[in-house]
Amino acid sequence: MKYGMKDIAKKANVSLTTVSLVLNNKESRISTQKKQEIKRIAKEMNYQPNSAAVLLSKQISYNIGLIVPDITNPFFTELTQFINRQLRQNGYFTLFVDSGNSYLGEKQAIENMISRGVDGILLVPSSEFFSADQAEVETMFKNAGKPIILLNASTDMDISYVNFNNVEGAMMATQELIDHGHRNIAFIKGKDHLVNAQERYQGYKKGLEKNQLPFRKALVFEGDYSSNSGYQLAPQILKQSAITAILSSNDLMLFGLIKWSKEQGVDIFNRFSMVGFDNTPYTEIIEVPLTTIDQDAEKMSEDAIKMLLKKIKGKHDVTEKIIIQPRLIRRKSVKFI
Amino acid sequence: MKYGMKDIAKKANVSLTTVSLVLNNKESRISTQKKQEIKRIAKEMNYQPNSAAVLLSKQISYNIGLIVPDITNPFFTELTQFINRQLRQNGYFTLFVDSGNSYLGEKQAIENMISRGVDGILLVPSSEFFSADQAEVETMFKNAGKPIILLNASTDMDISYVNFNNVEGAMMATQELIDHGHRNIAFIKGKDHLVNAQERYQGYKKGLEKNQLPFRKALVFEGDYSSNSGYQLAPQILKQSAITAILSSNDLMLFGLIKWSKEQGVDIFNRFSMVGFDNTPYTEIIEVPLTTIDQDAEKMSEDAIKMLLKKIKGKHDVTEKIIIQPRLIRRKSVKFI
DNA sequence: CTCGTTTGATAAAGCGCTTTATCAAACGAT
DNA sequence: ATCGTTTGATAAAGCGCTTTATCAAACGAG
Repeated sequence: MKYGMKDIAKKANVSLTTVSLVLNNKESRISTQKKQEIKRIAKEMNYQPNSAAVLLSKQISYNIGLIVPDITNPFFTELTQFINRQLRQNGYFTLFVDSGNSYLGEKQAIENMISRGVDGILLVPSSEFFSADQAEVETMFKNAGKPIILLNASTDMDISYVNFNNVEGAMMATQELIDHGHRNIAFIKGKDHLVNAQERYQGYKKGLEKNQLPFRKALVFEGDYSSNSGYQLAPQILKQSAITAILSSNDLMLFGLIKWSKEQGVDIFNRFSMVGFDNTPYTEIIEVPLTTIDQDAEKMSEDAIKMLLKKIKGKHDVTEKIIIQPRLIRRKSVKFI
Repeated sequence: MKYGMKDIAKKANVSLTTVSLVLNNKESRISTQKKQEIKRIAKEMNYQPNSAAVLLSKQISYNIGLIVPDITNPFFTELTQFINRQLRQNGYFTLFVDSGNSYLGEKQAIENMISRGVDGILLVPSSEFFSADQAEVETMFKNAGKPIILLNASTDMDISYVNFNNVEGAMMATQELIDHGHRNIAFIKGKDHLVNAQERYQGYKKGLEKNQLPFRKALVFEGDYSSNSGYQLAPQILKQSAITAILSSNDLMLFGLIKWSKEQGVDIFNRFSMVGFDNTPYTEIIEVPLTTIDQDAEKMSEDAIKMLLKKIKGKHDVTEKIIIQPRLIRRKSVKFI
């Protein structure tokens, strides 16, 4: 029922070695006849190599670990799908972990994955990741002994990553709002330890500055990227009557805001122009489709995988840093004032 | 940097065997002193067992395969998150594959996972799964040699599963619409090979029947559970002016319908009462929150995991079938006629 | 005809861990 | 003092595959 190389060898009247050599296309010095015979038998028996044994002797598992903070966040969902698909196209399998947005979860996941023999790890770091002790993180990465690269994050540490140009994205969004006559633009930021959140915040400020508009602390609100945090923030934002537009660090928080408004019966789309971040699916189906900054998840996963496989295969061990340019998707949520 | 048992043995001046025995809490006949010493050293060296070696000798990997048709479908996303979390709480890891909603993808995933030594597989079958040759499926499951159970699907085959009571769910939804005075209720069904789709269709019919309402073929439309198929169906549905309510086999197709209406400028919420299926997140944030049938993904994953682990651990090899009761979530999309 | 070389195939060691059978020493009972 | 037991620890085989060193036979050149 479950056949191994030994069974094939027996059936073909050759040695174990020969079978292994043939199935791995390793030695040319075996008669073509036997080669074909062996391959035929292997197919016939539906032979599947025992990966544990292969891993043990070759130290290659063709497994890649993927860690995301929260699979439920549509941006990560999409990213996961791309990564899974592209990895499979390259002959790799995905060992998946949702870290629950915690550094502990990430740490355990990494250790576990390494012990399970993954060939490399793609890590989409949680917001806690960057508040962890930097030295500890670096030793953890070194000790892993396998390449680990960061997605959707930047760092000064000696670690490769691919990230979006967040300040550029936030600037574009801010500009769009300003171009429509808005002057009192609220900003919903994420937590500071998330570098991406900082960068978007910075982009917002830069956007104002570029247009000689004053930056006012009172117009910035802090959430944690969850829909729920947007929900919590809603009353405070609504209270400030000067605000005519909102730029949010991601779509999700805007969703929370919309939900709250719906419950309270306030017509939020009429009151504010809004732009989000991430081009989440569903931003198309809400009451008025959301203008948003698109982060090309497919490109990110392509670049990241290419980078990782290069590290795995070659001894190409320089640390690389790739920045992807975001783009503005204009829909209906931005109006002239 | 990367230590193995041999290193521990050397440092503790004992044999490899002793170390293994101690770290697995296998033999009581070793002095407590040495036990503590060995454990201390192991911790100190941050010893992580090489899973490939463990798997090879114990034939247990603590890996569970999870296959879903499309991680992008919010119901599966949520399910995946629960499964991942609960599996980890039980000391297991998730080998994840998005089958791309194809039988081929599922088949390859299963073979691959088995060859990678998973202890069992949780399969959320694609719509193609049930149109595959039944005998082939059954041999594939037998040959796997590891327990495989189905989620979110039922079957007459000799395979364990946990599913929702779809006919009940659809009946409840239909009743809700009827109770609000609707008589011309459109139904958006899924493809017939998906048993769940059939069951929901059946529930819709039963609901009508129970209220002595005529069933009319002209009011049923067929999609494929994707948001896009709802989008495609929209014009046909809108054309039939008699329709006052829509029951959809899932939320997603309703989303597609809503998107189309938005683009065409038709006020769909005013025109129809609607109820969906799945209680997807985001059904709360659309223009008018959707009344929907909730499928408890958390309970499903709990039951499935419990079932699977039982099979893995004990030789508990009867096939079990669990049906979970759905419930109606009343929101704003159903009005009196 | 002999010897170096090529061709075809295999034996054996190793990957890191588990587990069983075995061994040595200490102990207790007669 | 002797022998069966218990206690503490280890040697060795095995898991399924890869890979290197080795071997035997056939071949070709001088």
